[in-house]
Amino acid sequence: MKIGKVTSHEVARLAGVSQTTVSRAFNREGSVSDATLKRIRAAAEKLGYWPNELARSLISRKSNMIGIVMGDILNPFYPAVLHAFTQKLQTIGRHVLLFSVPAGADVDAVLPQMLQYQVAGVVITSATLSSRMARTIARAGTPVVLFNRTVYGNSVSSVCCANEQGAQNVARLLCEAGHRRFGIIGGRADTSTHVERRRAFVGELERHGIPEPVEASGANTYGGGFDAARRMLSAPDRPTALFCISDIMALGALDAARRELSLSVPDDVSIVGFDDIPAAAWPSYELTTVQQPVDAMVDGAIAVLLRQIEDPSVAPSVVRVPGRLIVRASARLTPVQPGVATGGAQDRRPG
Amino acid sequence: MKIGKVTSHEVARLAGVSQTTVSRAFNREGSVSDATLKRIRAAAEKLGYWPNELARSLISRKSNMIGIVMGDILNPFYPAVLHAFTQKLQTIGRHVLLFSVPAGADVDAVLPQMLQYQVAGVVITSATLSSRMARTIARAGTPVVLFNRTVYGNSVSSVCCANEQGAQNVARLLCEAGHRRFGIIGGRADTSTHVERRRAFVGELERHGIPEPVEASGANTYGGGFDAARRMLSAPDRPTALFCISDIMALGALDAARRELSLSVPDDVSIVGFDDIPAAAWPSYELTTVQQPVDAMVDGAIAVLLRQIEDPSVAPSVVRVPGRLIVRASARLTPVQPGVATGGAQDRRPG
DNA sequence: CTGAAAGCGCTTACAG
DNA sequence: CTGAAAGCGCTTACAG
Repeated sequence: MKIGKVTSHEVARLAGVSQTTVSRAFNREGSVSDATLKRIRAAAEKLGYWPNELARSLISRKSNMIGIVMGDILNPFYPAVLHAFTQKLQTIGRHVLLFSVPAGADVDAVLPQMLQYQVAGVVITSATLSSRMARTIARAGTPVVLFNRTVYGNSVSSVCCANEQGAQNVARLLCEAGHRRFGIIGGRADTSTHVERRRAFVGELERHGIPEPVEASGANTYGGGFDAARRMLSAPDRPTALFCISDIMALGALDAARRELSLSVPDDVSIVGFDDIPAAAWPSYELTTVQQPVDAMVDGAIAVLLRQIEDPSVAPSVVRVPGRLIVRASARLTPVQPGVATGGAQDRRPG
Repeated sequence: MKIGKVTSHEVARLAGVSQTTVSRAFNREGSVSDATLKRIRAAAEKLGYWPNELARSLISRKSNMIGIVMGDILNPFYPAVLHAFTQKLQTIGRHVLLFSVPAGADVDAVLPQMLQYQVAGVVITSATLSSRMARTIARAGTPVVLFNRTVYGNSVSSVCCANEQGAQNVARLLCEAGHRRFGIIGGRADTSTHVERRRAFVGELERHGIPEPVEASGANTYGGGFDAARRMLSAPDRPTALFCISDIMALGALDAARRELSLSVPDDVSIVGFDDIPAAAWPSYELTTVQQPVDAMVDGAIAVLLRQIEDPSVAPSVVRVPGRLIVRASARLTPVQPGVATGGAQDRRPG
């Protein structure tokens, strides 16, 4: 048993061929005779040889690594995203170099590090893109695709859910169900998801002649949603419908309403989220939400990235994948029937 | 503005020094005069130069990449783990090459790929280690640390929570509270976490002279816990206490008990988990659980790995970090007072 | 403090 | 089908 790395030279010696031929055997098998190929394979197997990917990348001037910048892996929406990227990229022979943005820092800090590794392309999730960073990227000539984010002017490729359509749809259904007092719970105001979902929701409310909604922003976390909802729902003329920019905030809002303020959801307040994270489907929540089609979005992002890696001169593409409303039990989406009791809390609660 | 990669030669030309000196400026600044250093920095800045990490790794025969194999990023315990690894490794100038094990495959499939990238070390979470893989690793001479997993014989380094101690503690407290009929809900029987937690729990029950617990296994998921609990709690002589091998299963079990079977937790059944994932603290669950100290475990794993990278001849270390019982509301841990009503369901539920 | 030269482990024209 | 040679972009003795 050999300790340490084996090189193609050692395989060549054992197989009685040149190092060049060994290299060929691992790249275009067709150009090597069957007999030689067999000898090389045997030698490689015996020595435990695998081509050094670093050397391969260096000489061919292209690596198989894709850099992924994760903004917020702690938001339960992202594990599925990362999982999909990792799996799908692996199956096409690419690999993931993972970066996470340090708290307080922005993507600019990690970008040079990615470029040092000569990644073939970069996926950026959940982060705002400074114009300085956009320039750095352009300068390096490394293809980039934003995931679940867009940037002003569409100068960078991106793949997102159709946020505006999804949020508008929610607003319309809530309006048609007779809701008149609304609240919006958002995250960081400088993220495109926040901006787009909020804008579309507010716009649709206006179209229905509804007074301006109450708004609260905070960390895009369970606690952020919880706190915002508690404040918002403690006010005298509290909203009857809350739209949360993300599911994780919606779950916090829902718990604040039910557990902290003893309100019934959806009889006292309707709560709608965005994402469709696993917990949204749990019977303790049954959250009505707009589902982001993770698989389709990841497929789209990979396709865009590969196209740009193949031909860096292609124009950036901005892809929008429609979301789907998942109706569960956290929102009243039909008009209240006059004369019929609203039913509610106790119906839904066991024992 | 330059498009494409800049090399140290171009920086050297612009700064009027040799390529060797440019290299030195980026490695041991001390050995370059201040004036030269300044010129080189300026030239590098102007050209947008960063050392090619691939070339650097190749020539120095060591990369700064750490391979991480994630078994189950969809289990909410792992995002925090991955986040901690990524952040901490980044701050010491190391980077994460992320692999996920394809469904149905085992770690062996991805290991050669990691080794091809010449990773300095490997972290493996949530997977069983075949003896064949252990050999592959030894052969490559790449340091490996198992995270939250151990392997028979301690031939590979590992960092884990003190599973047995944690599980035994839970069993003892439940026994002392007077529970007599127990259920255990586990995941894959071939994972060390399952084996260790289960064994310690059962062992402590025996010590208290308690009849054998009912057991169920399934996927280590919310649904797995839900289904197992539903079956287990529908039986005639149902357990009064359920120990779940992981929080995600415990949440499923809790919802099955409450939402599906209309049982009160903890008055009808006590449910205890293991991990302390974020959702365990949410007011809809208030899960009593054994907390795995993620930060300490990750720190430990990195320390072990770095030591082995520095000196591959050191013996494997097996580190156990104690877990802490987090008492919340899902388990009755005190004896029932005779003559005092158990109170329960309606007390805990908002109006 | 600085530079010329060798070499990490590969791929890829080029020639046979 | 096969091999000798050049070279990817660096680091590191070695010499001055």
